[in-house]
Amino acid sequence: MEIGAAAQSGWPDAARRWCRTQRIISHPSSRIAMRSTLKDIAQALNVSTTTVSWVLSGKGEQKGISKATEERVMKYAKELNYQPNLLARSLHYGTSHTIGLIVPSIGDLFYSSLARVIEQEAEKFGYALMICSSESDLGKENRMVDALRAKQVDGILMAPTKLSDEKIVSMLDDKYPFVLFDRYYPELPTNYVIIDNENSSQQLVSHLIRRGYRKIAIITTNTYLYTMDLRYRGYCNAYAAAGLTPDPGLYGVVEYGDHEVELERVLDRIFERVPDVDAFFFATHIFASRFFAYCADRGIGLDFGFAALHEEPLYSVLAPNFNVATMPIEGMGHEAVRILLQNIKNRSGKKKADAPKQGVILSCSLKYRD
Amino acid sequence: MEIGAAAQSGWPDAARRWCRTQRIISHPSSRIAMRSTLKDIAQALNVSTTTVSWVLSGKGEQKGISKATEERVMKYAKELNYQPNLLARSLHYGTSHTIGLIVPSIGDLFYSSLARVIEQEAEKFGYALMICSSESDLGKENRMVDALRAKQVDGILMAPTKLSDEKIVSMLDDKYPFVLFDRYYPELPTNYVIIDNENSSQQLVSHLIRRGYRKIAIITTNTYLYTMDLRYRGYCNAYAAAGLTPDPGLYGVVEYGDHEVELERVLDRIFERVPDVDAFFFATHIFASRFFAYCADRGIGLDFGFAALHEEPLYSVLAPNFNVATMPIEGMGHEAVRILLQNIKNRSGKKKADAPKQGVILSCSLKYRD
DNA sequence: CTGAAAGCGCTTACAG
DNA sequence: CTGAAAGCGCTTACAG
Repeated sequence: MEIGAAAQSGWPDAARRWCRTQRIISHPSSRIAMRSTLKDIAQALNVSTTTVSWVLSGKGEQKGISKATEERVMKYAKELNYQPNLLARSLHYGTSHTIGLIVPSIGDLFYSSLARVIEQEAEKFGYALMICSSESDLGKENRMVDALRAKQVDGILMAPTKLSDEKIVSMLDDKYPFVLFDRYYPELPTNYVIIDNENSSQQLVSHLIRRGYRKIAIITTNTYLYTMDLRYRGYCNAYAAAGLTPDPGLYGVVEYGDHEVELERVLDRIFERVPDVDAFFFATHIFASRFFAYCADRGIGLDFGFAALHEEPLYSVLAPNFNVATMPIEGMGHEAVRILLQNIKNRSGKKKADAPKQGVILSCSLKYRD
Repeated sequence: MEIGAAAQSGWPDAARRWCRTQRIISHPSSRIAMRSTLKDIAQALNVSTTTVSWVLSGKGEQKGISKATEERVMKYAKELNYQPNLLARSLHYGTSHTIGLIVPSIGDLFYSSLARVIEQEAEKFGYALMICSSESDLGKENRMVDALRAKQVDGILMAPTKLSDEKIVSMLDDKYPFVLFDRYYPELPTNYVIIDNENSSQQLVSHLIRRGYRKIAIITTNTYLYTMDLRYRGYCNAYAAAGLTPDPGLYGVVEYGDHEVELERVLDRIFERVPDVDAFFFATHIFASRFFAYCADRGIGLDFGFAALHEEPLYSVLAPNFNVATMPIEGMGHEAVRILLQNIKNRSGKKKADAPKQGVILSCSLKYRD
């Protein structure tokens, strides 16, 4: 469906303005409208680009440009609505004032909330964001790191898939500024911002135990992630601290692949092996939603104890007793950006020695609703 | 907390590799590690940058570079892990192979899902994404448009706040490629991709009426958005088609500001003015979540008819009778990218005439669960 | 008070 | 078969 000519003809003044503010230049095999450049202004005003550049960057006075020239330039630039080409500027300075963000899945509310915080934080310091979603695909993730670096972003924030450390090592080798968050490589000297996975998990599970639950299932995934391992440890610690041992049948791993189907299988097995399971601990929020759907489908009531790391909007409505360790999203975003910018600054500073790497572990805030 | 020296000392080989692949150059007041350039390779191999550039861009054969030289260059480039500086390339070609995306709120699952689709779609064509979240702030949105253009993105996709059309008009003036989605300016000749707001709304409400509901509240917001207006019209059409008139007390507008508090006030008023309200139509999904929380807080049962444009994961679990018009997220992302890229191509093509603007209206898929 | 020149890292038309 | 040169749009040290 196309808008007819009638709809387009209503903009004579827009068209008129266009003629004033644009120039038609000849370019590789084409004629396209380009925004005006320093050179255009300089030529039109019969001054040098140097002068224009100085005026427009506010160094007019300092460089001793006459008030008259300054005003002519300012006025004309405003008229043209001149905007500097930041690509050219970046090329000169060797810094793009852009940072890259790579998350496993921008469609996940956790990561998109984080992206939101990070964007606001970055904007505060004059940095733009290039966001990439790796969709938990290592190949994609690797390509994204390369693409971001080739596009000369000043640094990268990333929650890695952790399926390989090749790119991480190469960024370390290059002393390229980057900060890992949510997940990290405990054996590599990188900057990172994570949460207190083990402790939060232990607190949650201990709380369930205190409340009298004894058959607490743990639903986890991607066990090669150190993050997940820590959460499992927290679960075990809680049992150990209570002098109890969890039934092995309560351990449910949703293997990578089709989560939806896999989770069902895992839950089926748990209900079969431990029919009197009385509580669920979700090592990651993504399974809680599916769990509710699972129960609704099968007409299973929600009279269990619940706990999870992170929650999404409706959990507590569905299960008012839902205990949760809330991820410090603000804090994570804030810290990650802070550390990255600090590293970027250090890099262009005079320091010869490496800046020491920073690892930040943030606490979740626990909400006991049980 | 900082990682001790011990942790860092484990990377002698990484360090060694670093020496080979990096160069230390002097730069404005600093010494920083830079990636290698064409020039580095050329100098090291005693050939011209021209030669290196041709080899590395695969034009070696065509330009008649000797096999021997070609191999030397290839080998050395690989050794250095040479990556071209895309900023420089962009400056030359006048195209950055990057597109900008501006959404009102990247923390909203609807927009983040859309962002995900758009990113994947863009990547397919070799385009990277710069994502910006305007947080429904016009000033921010305007700054974002300027920043993206200054950074020379090849085009912009945006769901505008619609609080002003200034930037839109200026992009039109400049013949700058952009596509609006989700929201648009019916009076401006822009490209856009939206959904069939009026029809979908009408279908949903008609369905509720067919099911016997007569006092259907509509919860809406930002009524200055044409999108929202259309949804309201759909609601009215449904009533009219059934030969009925809705009680004015059923019309609830959540004014901009603190949604959470505002919604409560609006709901309170509806329940007060129309105590026998029997169904709810949410003109946007964002209110449905809050509605559930509201009812939970007050112990109000969920025995209403429900319908909404778009849904989030747990709605149908909470209210199995939740009727919904599912947004065609894949389609919107796909179409928006397609149109934008087409416009970008047209722009750099030889065409003198404007490409006609494209408006696409996609249908929602209706799920009646009642 | 102002400008010519060199440089950032690429690409490519032109010359040999 | 290969290279010197100009240009993309900026910035800035240097010269006058």
